[in-house]
Amino acid sequence: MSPTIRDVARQAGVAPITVSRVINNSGYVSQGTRARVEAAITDLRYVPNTLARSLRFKKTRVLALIVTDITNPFWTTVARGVEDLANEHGFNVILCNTDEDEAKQNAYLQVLLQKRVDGFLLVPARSAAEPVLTIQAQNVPVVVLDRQIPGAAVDIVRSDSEGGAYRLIRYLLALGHRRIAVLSGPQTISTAVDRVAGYRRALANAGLPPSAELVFYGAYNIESGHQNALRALASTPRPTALFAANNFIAIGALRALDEIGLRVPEDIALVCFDDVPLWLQINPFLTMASQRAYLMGQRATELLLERLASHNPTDPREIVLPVDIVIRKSSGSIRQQDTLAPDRECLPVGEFGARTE
Amino acid sequence: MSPTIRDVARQAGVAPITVSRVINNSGYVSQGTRARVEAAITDLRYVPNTLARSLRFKKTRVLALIVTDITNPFWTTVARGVEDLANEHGFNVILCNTDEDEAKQNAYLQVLLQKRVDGFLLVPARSAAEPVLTIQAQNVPVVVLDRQIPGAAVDIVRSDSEGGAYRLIRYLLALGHRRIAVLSGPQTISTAVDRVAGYRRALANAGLPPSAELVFYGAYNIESGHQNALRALASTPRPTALFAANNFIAIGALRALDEIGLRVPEDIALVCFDDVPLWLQINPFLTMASQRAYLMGQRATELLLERLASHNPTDPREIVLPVDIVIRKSSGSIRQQDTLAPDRECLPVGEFGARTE
DNA sequence: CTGTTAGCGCGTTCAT
DNA sequence: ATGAACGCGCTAACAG
Repeated sequence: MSPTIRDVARQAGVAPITVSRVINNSGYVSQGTRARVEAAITDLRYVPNTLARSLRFKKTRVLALIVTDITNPFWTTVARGVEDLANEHGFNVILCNTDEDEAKQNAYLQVLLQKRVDGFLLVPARSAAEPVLTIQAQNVPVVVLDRQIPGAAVDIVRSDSEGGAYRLIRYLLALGHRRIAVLSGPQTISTAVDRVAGYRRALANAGLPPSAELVFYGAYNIESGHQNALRALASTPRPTALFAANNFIAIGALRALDEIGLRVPEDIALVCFDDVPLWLQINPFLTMASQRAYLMGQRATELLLERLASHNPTDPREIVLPVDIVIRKSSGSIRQQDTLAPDRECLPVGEFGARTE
Repeated sequence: MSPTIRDVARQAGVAPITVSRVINNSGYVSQGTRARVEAAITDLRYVPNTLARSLRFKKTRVLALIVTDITNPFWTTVARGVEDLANEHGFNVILCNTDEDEAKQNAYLQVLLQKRVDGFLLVPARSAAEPVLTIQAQNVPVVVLDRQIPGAAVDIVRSDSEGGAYRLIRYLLALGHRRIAVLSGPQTISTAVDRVAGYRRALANAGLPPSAELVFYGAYNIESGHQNALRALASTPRPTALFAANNFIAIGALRALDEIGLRVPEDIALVCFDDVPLWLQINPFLTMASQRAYLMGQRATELLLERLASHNPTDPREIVLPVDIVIRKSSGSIRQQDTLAPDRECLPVGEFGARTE
């Protein structure tokens, strides 16, 4: 069907290997033959067959990026970080979406292994070791993003979820809040657990009893945020602040608040984890622990490319990215709500390693 | 490195072809040998090599989907429609993002042709024929999404941009608006031109002079929406309504309005084209011409799969998807703004083929 | 039911 | 400076 290197060779009156040399700029080719070959190539609209190349080289120069939710701009931003760096190094990236569904994830894993991708960048659907082991069993390098994997020796790049949550909650406490509800993600995912841990540490540090804890686990999506927000708001006394464990949960919470008729921050404070897309940063502007999504993609790709380059195995590395506390309107200020203890002083922003916008 | 079909054969004491038959369930294999082969497969952790298969078959069972902005949920929704249907039929999808950049687009085209994908689903960076011709020159089926391509014989699936814009503007006119600004996309893209055309037709039908037209071309992104909104609002007398030609432009416009201190819909009306993600549907709820993104992906994939199945070429087809007018808060109601002519009657919603939410 | 042969398109190795 | 032969991993076509 489509012309092969042989067709080009015939047309140019040379051997196939000569065409190969022209294409790859390898070995010596005289000016004359080179010109004839190039003419034949454009003439026949020849397009080299990567499949055959990869089969020979046992290298595809393709990386697989498996994320859990492609509609979440956090992940598309990560994807850009991955793709930009990978492209610079001559790699293509295949982006796959699992919807946090392990079956889907494992299906993709098989397909991609069969395609002989050179390496994996994986956001595991659950914080479990199997998918990583599956990949490693094929001697294919893999880097895990965002989530901790107990019991797997693997490179990992993630954000400081615990610390980010801790600082966010400490800020709320400084504003005087005493009833803060967490709308968290799935307990099977380390980030959800870590963010709750940070919340707990902040509460404990403030000398609050465990009874003050209001934790609602769920999923990292809008529906869950909506539902858990309603649940949290039904508890008495009503929380004076909500902590959404990711951006979609925050959006669901906003909707719930809108339904109930509670204004942010006048009636209740709302803070969240994750970067919220530009689009939503309209009204109300959210106070949040912002992750460096693009950087996460970049660093993970760096690690993977290193593994690919040097084949002598080094110890697994873990990169924990800092989280920025960004203070905006949605957290309100002290005394904005009547229910807040009026005796608290408002700590300066710098205390929380935060920037204001 | 990784075991081949030959290694499995050796381990099971059979010929390679027998292993192949077991894997593909083709031909006859006795229960006994099948069991031995399967044992060897799991034993060696054998993973078939798709590269070699594809080389033999001259078929990869991979489709390429090239979109212009992966951060726009409109396109991720389309992508889901594509992927779901493709997967059902045993195809994998490679998702590529061009950022409306022709150079990027052409680079992807080359890479994907080299990878020998079986078909293309293309959202062209510009409404130009070259990329389509490039693909067709290789005898690879291609379906164009969203945009019209003058001078190319190609299947296309798009929305009724002209009609959607027309109905949206007619609704604004019925509310009494007379100064309506369009914040459009690039003139090189048919959807931008079509939406302006619909706007013009609505104005003309209402007997308004061409001088009433306020058209601002730009890009399909937030910055452009922001900038053009500021420009539009600076014209005198100030428009009483803005029509954003896509969702990101609407978001930029919202930001501009927020900066200036204009409220929607109290001070000014805002309507837009494209579906706006769930997330943004918080406040203000936007009145819009909503496209059927998922369906667009599905239908385009259907056309492509048909081409793939039957190789006798049929005439190019064009599918124009209907656009839903969804009326919500952001358009306000008649007389809400003092500047509106108070003598217009408010046409019933049904008149516009609209639904209210 | 199972095996042998041959070739998909390309590039390395070794000649010329 | 150019070419012939071989093999990457897999399977269709044809034996047996």
